[in-house]
Amino acid sequence: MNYWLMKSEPSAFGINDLIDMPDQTDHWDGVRNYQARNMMRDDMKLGDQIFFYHSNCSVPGIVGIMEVVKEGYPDHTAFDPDCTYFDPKSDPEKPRWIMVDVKFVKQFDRTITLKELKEKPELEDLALVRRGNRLSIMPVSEQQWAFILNLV
DNA sequence: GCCAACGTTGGC
DNA sequence: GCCAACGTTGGC
Repeated sequence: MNYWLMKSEPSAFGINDLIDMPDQTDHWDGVRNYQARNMMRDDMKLGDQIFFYHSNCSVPGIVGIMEVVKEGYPDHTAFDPDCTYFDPKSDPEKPRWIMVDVKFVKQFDRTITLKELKEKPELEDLALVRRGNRLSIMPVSEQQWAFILNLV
């Protein structure tokens, strides 16, 4: 099993929005970065566990867990001219962008803040806390996963 | 609102 | 293929 962290701005789609979805499941659309896409396309497998991270907000941090319930498939929002995520260069015959479906697993009692994560020597290799990292999807090692869970 | 870091675009 | 310009991310 693999572990991941995915960022979302709570003003656009926060963990409570996922909880409110039918079956507490949604597709993770709108990823327009090749590295992140490749991870969804090639490495995310059914049952993989994902930290839900709130970015670009007053208290950035990890707020809960979700899991992969459908592996990579074409992101249809790229084909819709009325959608913010429209990409005219993504051909429906040869889709450029990929998404996965995720399901809510749990919400933490508190936010594990970015500040806190940055203070832990055990997490210095976590992509999230490395300088200038802007990836919206990143792998988390089994050790990092367990360590972070212990902080809750 | 500011700005550093990064990815993408496009001229050459 | 290089690289400057530009747009975006996201913490602060």
